Amino acid sequence: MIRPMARTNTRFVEAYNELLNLCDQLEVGAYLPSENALSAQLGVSRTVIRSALTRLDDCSIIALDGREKILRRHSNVEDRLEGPPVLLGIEELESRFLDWVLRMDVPPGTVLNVAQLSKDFSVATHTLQEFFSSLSRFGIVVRRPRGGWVLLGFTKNYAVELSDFRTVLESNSVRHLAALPLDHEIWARLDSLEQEHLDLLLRIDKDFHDFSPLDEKFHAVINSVVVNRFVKEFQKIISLVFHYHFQWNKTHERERNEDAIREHLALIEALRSRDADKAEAAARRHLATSKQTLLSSLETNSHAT
Amino acid sequence: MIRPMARTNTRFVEAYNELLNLCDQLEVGAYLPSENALSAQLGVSRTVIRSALTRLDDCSIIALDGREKILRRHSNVEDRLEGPPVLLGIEELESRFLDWVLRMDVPPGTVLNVAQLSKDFSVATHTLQEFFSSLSRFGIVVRRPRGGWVLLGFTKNYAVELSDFRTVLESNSVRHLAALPLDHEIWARLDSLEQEHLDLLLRIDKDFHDFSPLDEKFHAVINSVVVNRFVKEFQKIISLVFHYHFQWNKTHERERNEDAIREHLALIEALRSRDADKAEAAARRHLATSKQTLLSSLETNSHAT
DNA sequence: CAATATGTTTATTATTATTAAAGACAGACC
DNA sequence: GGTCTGTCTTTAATAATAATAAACATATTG
Repeated sequence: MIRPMARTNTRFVEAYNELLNLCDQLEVGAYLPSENALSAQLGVSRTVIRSALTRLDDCSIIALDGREKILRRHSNVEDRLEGPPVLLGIEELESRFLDWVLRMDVPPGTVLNVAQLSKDFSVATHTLQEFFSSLSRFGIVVRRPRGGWVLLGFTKNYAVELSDFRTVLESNSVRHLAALPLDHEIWARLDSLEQEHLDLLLRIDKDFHDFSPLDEKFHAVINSVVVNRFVKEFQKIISLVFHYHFQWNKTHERERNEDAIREHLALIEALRSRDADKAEAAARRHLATSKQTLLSSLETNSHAT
Repeated sequence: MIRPMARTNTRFVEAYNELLNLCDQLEVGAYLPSENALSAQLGVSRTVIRSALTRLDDCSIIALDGREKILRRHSNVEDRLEGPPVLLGIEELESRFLDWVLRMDVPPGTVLNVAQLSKDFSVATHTLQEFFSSLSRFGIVVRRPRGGWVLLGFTKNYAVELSDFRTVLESNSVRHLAALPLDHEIWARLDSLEQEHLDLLLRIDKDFHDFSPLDEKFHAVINSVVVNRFVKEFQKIISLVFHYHFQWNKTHERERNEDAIREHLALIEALRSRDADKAEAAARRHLATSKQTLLSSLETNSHAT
């Protein structure tokens, strides 16, 4: 008789199985630690421990009487409990959802069916609702007047505005970076990045696919000099959108990547000069190229409006 | 016998009352329009119309038989239905919540009790959850590992990073603005803004309170030249935080506001020169002052860490 | 009697179940 | 053929519920 469970009892199941492990390490007849000790050890509340102990008693694994908890027998395979299917959290959902939108070319204007999607992504419906609510801050989805959600991005306009915004943020990072003292650790990191770029350039004909992760790393390093939670939050979305598209835009991929590498190298060079204007100019050149690539990748996938 | 209602039947109640109005305008014995026509007219689904018609029939207001809907009598006061209490939507919640945090000086680290707060703000619990989820994008709240939410901002660090971010965005706007052609409508708007500033300066001794809305308007106009959804989204938060604090920081308010007006005027002047560097410098000077004011207003309210 | 244990109660959240509403489809009617 | 109604399916908003955490009270032990 399985009753519907409002909240999943994952914590109970895990704690129970963990307690079995603990019991198996003791001799039959031994005393178990106090409830407080157990709850601290397993990192769950005393309530969970007490439920688990009660069940251990019911299954005659321990003899529970007040504060006496005497081990009566070791566990066997059947004593183990099976938990409910694990649902994904909101963090994993983010990349899976954006990946779905971009990979499947879900057109702007699509009505997002929460009931259906929650099954597809194996998350609770309300997790999706909360997720959409947070995505709406980036204008990727909007709430419909009387319930439901509509996918807005990624249109051409969205790409343009995202690119522009990225340019504003990254120009700022570059200017900051150029002003850092020579003994700052960033310079060593740039040296090693430069080497990685040069290495890849030598084997670009066959390894041009390796550029995407390097690009991500490069921009992450540049932006790391600005410690700002808003910049960081946006970087996540920017990174996802750009790299997803670059990954699937196969036209002239080798040339594009080679050009980008040379732009990266030019930017590193400009940064070393520690001339903010020169560095910013180099950054803007590269970001403009990036923007064009993003736009062309949207156009080949045709539904951009 | 009132049964619990999962979803509120506000739409039904409103449609029903609206139908009563409609009936009262007809003569007894007249035919009502088709269900489709009624649903189009009232802007609700046919399902709602049908429920309402059925009830009208039950109350002997109409005689419903297939597509015949004959009016039998006019309505009286008792026929009117009373809807369930109206809950606020997520849009109204935003300013109310931020206002509560800032006005009550809710300290960073406070655990946000969804059950309690949903009563206080008269919204559904899940509305609050979705709202917090969207706020988490701005780092104002964070989700706790196993459920619940914690208020993070507004710490001193938050203020610093928000100010810096604002400076980045607004410097960009200012550079854009300085590059606009002379026949662009923005110049006329700046002229009128300048006049408003000059006017206020004359009566600053008694009307220094009028500066806050003018400040908001000023920055909104400056930023309006950049058409970018991300910039717009942030402007909302920035505007709320800054203006709320300025409103409550009473130390040297007259001097602060007078200084700010002069900085605004200097910025307008610099913009008119259409020299991007000069304009940006003026903007940064003003934003730096603004940042200091925000920080000092946090310090006087003491719990900033 | 102080410290620590368990027993009991309360509060809060995550998730399910339920209802209102929207929309689709098919047959009836003019 | 077009419009109308009857029926059914799908979806999202909300209330109800089980799991958990945490607070409080009482008992036990050294």
